[in-house]
Amino acid sequence: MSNKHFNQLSRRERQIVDVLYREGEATVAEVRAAIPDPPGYSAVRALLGVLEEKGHVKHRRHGRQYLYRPTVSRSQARRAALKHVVRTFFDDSVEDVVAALMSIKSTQISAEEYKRLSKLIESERNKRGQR
Amino acid sequence: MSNKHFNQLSRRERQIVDVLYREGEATVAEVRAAIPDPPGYSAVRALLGVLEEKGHVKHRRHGRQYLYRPTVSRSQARRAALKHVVRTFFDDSVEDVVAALMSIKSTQISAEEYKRLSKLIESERNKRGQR
DNA sequence: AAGGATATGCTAAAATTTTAGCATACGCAG
DNA sequence: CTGCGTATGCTAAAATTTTAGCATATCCTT
Repeated sequence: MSNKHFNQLSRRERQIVDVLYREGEATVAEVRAAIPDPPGYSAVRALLGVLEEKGHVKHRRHGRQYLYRPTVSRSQARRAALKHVVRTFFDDSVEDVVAALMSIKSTQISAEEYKRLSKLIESERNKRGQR
Repeated sequence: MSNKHFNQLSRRERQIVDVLYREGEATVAEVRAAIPDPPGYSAVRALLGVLEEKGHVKHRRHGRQYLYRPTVSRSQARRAALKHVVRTFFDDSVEDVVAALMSIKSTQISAEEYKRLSKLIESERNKRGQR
């Protein structure tokens, strides 16, 4: 990801790449429907073309449509994105992130999920205990 | 934050705003030192000027220097940023985020911190239990 | 004092991004 | 079949972003 770093993306490029990560892959029309204050169809197409030239996305033909997807895997991109947010806004504090997550998502977390979260922390802690 | 949404920021604008959130506030020279592949001093200055015109940052004089800071509070910005990452890359799954955090930071989390994380989850769960 | 480093005020040009539109093709409904 | 909607191929212009540089001022070191 040396030359595919997300801080290299321009405004529209970033909006588009975000949509592609969220959806997995998308047609021009789908991308257009998902970006804020969208330009015309051909503008979105041209932007996807530019992103492809730069190597950030690639397309495959699906019927008569092109389906675009990011070239960097989602798992890689998410790590990078999360790291960046933790560093920029949370002083690298895991606790602060988790606290913010709880705050943001508090009405949506089920009892089951809390249980799973506890288990996850516990198992990571044990992993560490073994080191 | 209606018109101060981060997906409105251009490439350099975003790089600069990120630095300001990371550092809290900064001079032109500090911003310049912190952004990737920096242009000259006057270019950075001009960008900060543009960001100020757009209302994303403001400055105060500190001796003969200007100190710039973001207009949107860090706590607000971090919530928005985290929400965006969770949605874009983690399908809104808190668990997946926490798992990724653990994975990214595993060698840096102390036993104490694991304890505090557990407590945090537990206390959030109890809060929810009361509802 | 002089010179160099570092700061702002101001302007404009270079570079990049964003946008639209024409031509053509294909699919579908009436 | 026709017409409309939707798709790509291709091009270029409009809009925005990015960059530099001149003039002036201030601070610090020699």
